[in-house]
Amino acid sequence: MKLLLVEDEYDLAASIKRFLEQEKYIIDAVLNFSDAAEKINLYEYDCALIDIMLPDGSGLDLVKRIKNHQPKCGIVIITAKNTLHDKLTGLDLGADDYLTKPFHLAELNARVNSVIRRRSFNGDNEIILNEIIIKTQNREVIVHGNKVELTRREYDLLLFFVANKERVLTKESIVEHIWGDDANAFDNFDFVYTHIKNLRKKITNAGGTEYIHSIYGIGYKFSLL
Amino acid sequence: MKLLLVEDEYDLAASIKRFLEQEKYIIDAVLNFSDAAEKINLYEYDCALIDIMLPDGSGLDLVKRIKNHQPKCGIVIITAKNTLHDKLTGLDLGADDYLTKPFHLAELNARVNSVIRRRSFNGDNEIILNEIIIKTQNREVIVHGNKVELTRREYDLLLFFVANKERVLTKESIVEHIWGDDANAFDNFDFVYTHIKNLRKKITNAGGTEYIHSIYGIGYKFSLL
DNA sequence: ATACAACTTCAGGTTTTGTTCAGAATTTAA
DNA sequence: TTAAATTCTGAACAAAACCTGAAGTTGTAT
Repeated sequence: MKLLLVEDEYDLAASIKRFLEQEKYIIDAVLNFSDAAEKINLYEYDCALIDIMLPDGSGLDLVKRIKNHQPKCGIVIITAKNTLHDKLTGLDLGADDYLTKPFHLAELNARVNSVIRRRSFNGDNEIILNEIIIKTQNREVIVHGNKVELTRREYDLLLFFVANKERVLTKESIVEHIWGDDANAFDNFDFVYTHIKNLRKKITNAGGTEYIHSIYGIGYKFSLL
Repeated sequence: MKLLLVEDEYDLAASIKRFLEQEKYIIDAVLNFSDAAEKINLYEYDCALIDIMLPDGSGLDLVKRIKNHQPKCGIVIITAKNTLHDKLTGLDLGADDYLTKPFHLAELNARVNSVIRRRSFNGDNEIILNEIIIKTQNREVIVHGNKVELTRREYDLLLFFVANKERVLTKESIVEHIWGDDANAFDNFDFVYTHIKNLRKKITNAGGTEYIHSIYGIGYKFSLL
């Protein structure tokens, strides 16, 4: 799961980033409006955490922009002001939740979790694709009635595939989304082979057919057809 | 897809080149203004990555030159300065995006992808030519309703032909564009015959007519007429 | 501190694609 | 019409990409 954090207080941003990374989220953190706008153009996020008061613009405009560009992306507003007006404006624009400073990191985490749970895959927390059922609220995957135990990487892989089904994904874009900035640390992406292999095996062992197709020289495609 | 990289820091240039080559791009890398100007005169690029501060001139002049000579070429500016002024000047001159050092290679890659996506084929991700449909987002080619499985080289060939339809392309320019600098390693370009042959066969087998015309002594022309 | 699970690396084997090559077919020019 | 140049073709070989199981590392929970 990939999040965008827009927060101009550097120390706060850093500690949020650290905390949520511990919670296994991939975080892109930016300190201002323009960098945030750029990120929104370039990447897809599962949820955005946005401070309303930014040095070079209003977070509310970012909310609008995200709603337009990435309807699937959840939004949590962070604000120092406690006025009813601001909250309502934010929620009117399509934010899913809000949080007033100061807050506990654990609380932020809980909000993010619940927003993602509510939002992902149009509010459904159960994705059904042929014989595969994914219960996103507890990361449970059931194939042909058999529960499949997936590791974090395998589950993330499956979810990324499902979110982009019928589309060809390059190894690079997969790594980009699941491993985030850490991707640069690897000198090759061969390890993806292993995760793909393990995920495939678990699905077929549970009675599923082969959904993950290799596209030689390019990447993979998750297809139900 | 062929890119021009103009960056005077040798190590940075080398690592950018390595990374983008992994991403299946063909890169011509030069370290200064004059070499860049030469390349621009000689070859066509899909996108140029230009450092503004060069030892022997300003990257901004390169931007102008590219805009004049190769309107189809996308441009991403790289700059150490973080001033609004520089960015704006670059964008005013026709650059498509900018990036301030230091940056992550994955981010540069994302910019390049999005610039190329925006530029080529006016943002359409589906190209339709008579009975041929090319879905660029998943590299799928459909001829007469039949899906055609193309290898990487065949697909690149087709796309290059389509981007230059009704125009005569020499074998040299084809190799130049698809194989880039590696082309020098070959002692002849005969291998292109084989790829052309295979591509033709796959298209006609799927029910397409012969679009790729040989121009004896010159090269090929992809024509719908 | 230890044990266990998950992650990554690695070496090999398999499959697919890319390149070379030689001979046949075609085009051009004398 | 014939010779030279160019292009086409299929088959053989080389290279690249992918898959796999196992070994080594890291991380986590007890």
